[in-house]
Amino acid sequence: MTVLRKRVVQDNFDLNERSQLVLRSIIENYIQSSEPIGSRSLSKSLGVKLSPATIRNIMSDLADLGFLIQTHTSAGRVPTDSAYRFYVDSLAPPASIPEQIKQKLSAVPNEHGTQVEEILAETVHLLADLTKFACVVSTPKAAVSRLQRIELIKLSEDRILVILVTKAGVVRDKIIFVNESHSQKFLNSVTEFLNKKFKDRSMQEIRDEIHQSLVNDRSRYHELLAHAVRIGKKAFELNQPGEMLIDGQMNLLLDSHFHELSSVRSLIDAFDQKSAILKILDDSMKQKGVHIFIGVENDFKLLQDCTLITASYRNNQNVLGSIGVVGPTSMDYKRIISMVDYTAHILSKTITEQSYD
Amino acid sequence: MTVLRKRVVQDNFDLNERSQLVLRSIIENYIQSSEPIGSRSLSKSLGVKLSPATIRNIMSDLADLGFLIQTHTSAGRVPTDSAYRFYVDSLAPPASIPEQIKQKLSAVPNEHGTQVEEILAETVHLLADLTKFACVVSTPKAAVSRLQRIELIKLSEDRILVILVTKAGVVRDKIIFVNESHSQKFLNSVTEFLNKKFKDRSMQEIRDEIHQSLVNDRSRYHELLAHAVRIGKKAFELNQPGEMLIDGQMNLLLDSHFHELSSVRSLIDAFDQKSAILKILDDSMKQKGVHIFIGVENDFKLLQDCTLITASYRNNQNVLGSIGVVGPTSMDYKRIISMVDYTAHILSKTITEQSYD
DNA sequence: AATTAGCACTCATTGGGGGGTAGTGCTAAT
DNA sequence: ATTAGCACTACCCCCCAATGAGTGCTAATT
Repeated sequence: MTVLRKRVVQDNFDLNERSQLVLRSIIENYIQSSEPIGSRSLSKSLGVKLSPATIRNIMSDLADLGFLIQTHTSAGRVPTDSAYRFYVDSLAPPASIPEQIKQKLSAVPNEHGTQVEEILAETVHLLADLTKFACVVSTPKAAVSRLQRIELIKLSEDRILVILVTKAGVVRDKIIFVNESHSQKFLNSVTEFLNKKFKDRSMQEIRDEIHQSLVNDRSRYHELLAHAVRIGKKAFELNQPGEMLIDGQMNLLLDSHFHELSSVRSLIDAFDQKSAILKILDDSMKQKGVHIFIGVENDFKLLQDCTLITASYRNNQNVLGSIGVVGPTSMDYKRIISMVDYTAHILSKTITEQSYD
Repeated sequence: MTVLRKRVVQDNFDLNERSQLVLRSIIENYIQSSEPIGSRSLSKSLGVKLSPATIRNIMSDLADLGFLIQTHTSAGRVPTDSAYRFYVDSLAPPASIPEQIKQKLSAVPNEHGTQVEEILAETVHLLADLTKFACVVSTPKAAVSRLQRIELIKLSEDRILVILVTKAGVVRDKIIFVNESHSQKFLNSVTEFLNKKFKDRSMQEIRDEIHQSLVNDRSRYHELLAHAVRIGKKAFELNQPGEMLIDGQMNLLLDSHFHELSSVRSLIDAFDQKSAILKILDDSMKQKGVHIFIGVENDFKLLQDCTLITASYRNNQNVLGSIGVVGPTSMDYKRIISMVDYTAHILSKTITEQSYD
């Protein structure tokens, strides 16, 4: 499992073993309790024997380094975003997923013939349920997916049903409208032509090539091919901007960190702007592994009180999309990271089984 | 616009003009302010000149009739579910929808070729946005929809892609697995057979007939037809239990009526049980017009703090599904009712344009 | 007979004050 | 280097009293 660091922690500090222990302990306690951690209570819960006073000194240093803040003068300390970052990068022990959870995640429908969208919906629902946070997943990008099969079906004089089957097993249908009526027989020959010419090519390539054909080779094609290319152009036009499924938004409301109405409101707004989240998911597809965006590390302002953890899923050939979890910055990182990672793997496996590659 | 009354109000009471005025005024004030209405403030806001004392007497009577309750002894009065029912049945003036809203609702995508699911998604999103409540819509029931076209496409040795196009313009695709490999040519003749035999028939009929064929006529069919029937059986098997789209759940959180965590939680649970809501939508498809379920009138316990308003949408031939709004019992009934009604009409119109009937 | 004014009463809400508590920082002793 | 001790801080909780919006009832008024 590769965990990318989005933002490198400043290097000009020196945390000895003990400070690290204290920091880790504060973070883990805080993740559990959601309440500021004081020196006294920490002294008790800490394995090592250290007096509250000593811990206070250490805490003071950690505060100076920007890892802890106080909500007010006489309150305990709370980890900052940098603290979580350091924790994730250096302190968090790798988590193993309980067998029970693994089983549940593996129970994603994988009978033969399950549609990709269904698999995604089930997966994101399951992950939301297990993490108790909000989960998102982007559907396979049409542009990168490669053609397995195209089919043209005459529905009426001016309507043609286009079926696109991609290598990843995604079936897309849309209806195109044409000016002149074509016989099904003619459409069959167009189908054959398009399949022969474009099978295994990516949608983007296909579109580009058709575009070129229309621009350059207008004269070279005879009548039938001209029709075919024109229909093909419409058929391969990308009408879907890319989609995203969300599940478990409501889970966040039950989380103790989002009890203030203001933060809930910004979350609501965040999920309304699907395109912004989709962009993050798309970006994180570009690099392998688990991506973690903690609080202010999110470029998307409305998510700056949250942590977003994503991982891409793929089939044999291509990275297809990303799945992610949105939760409070004080989430149980090791648990959630490993779950996102594991889910992405299972999802990749399931989808690969559906693929034609 | 037909507005059905789910539960008839008791008839053994006698509300004179003035009592009705007071009740209506209380309800409308409460809908606006979400705060208990007292006799003094009502006396001021009421058009007619009545002293607080008089109003108190009237209020007391209304309370006896079960139309008003107090949250505590010295608080103002709040309308009961029965009051809303009476209001909806007798007091609410018919509302006209502002031209602006009409325009927005009419802006639902209706370009040629838009898929039904997309139309539904856009519509429910728009309605949620305009009402500021949660909205649901059920997708066209597969069982009632009638076949326009079926197509079988060989994807691999054991996979056949089945495309079903219904009269309502809904395209469903699924992949079926077969034991023996069939040539595309063979599939084409099966396609032709199935289309000829079953076009314009409802899915339910088709399934029944195929079932009969398998049971009774086994011997009569020659080899090809036997295959065709077997493939047809799989193709027409209903794998989708019926679906529902939800939008704007989060709107409810911002509503002043759901500020207590407990009621939010029950709403969350309610929306998790899609099947229960879907059942209500399905039931209300059976009768024309707008259906209103106020508070306890909902059989579904988790919705008993809410009002659900539904209306069915249809194409020329069939009632296809229902669209609904879930909000607090103290919603602006005349506004919401007319919006749901109008939306259902627009939706019907849009979908009819996509249909083949 | 219907309406209203007056009055006693109720009860949620608000704001202030005090004790308790969990925390800090600093200093001096170990 | 660690710890004990101590002064200090600020939240939280509880109590209390004042406030105010509301009611129900009764007697006076129209």
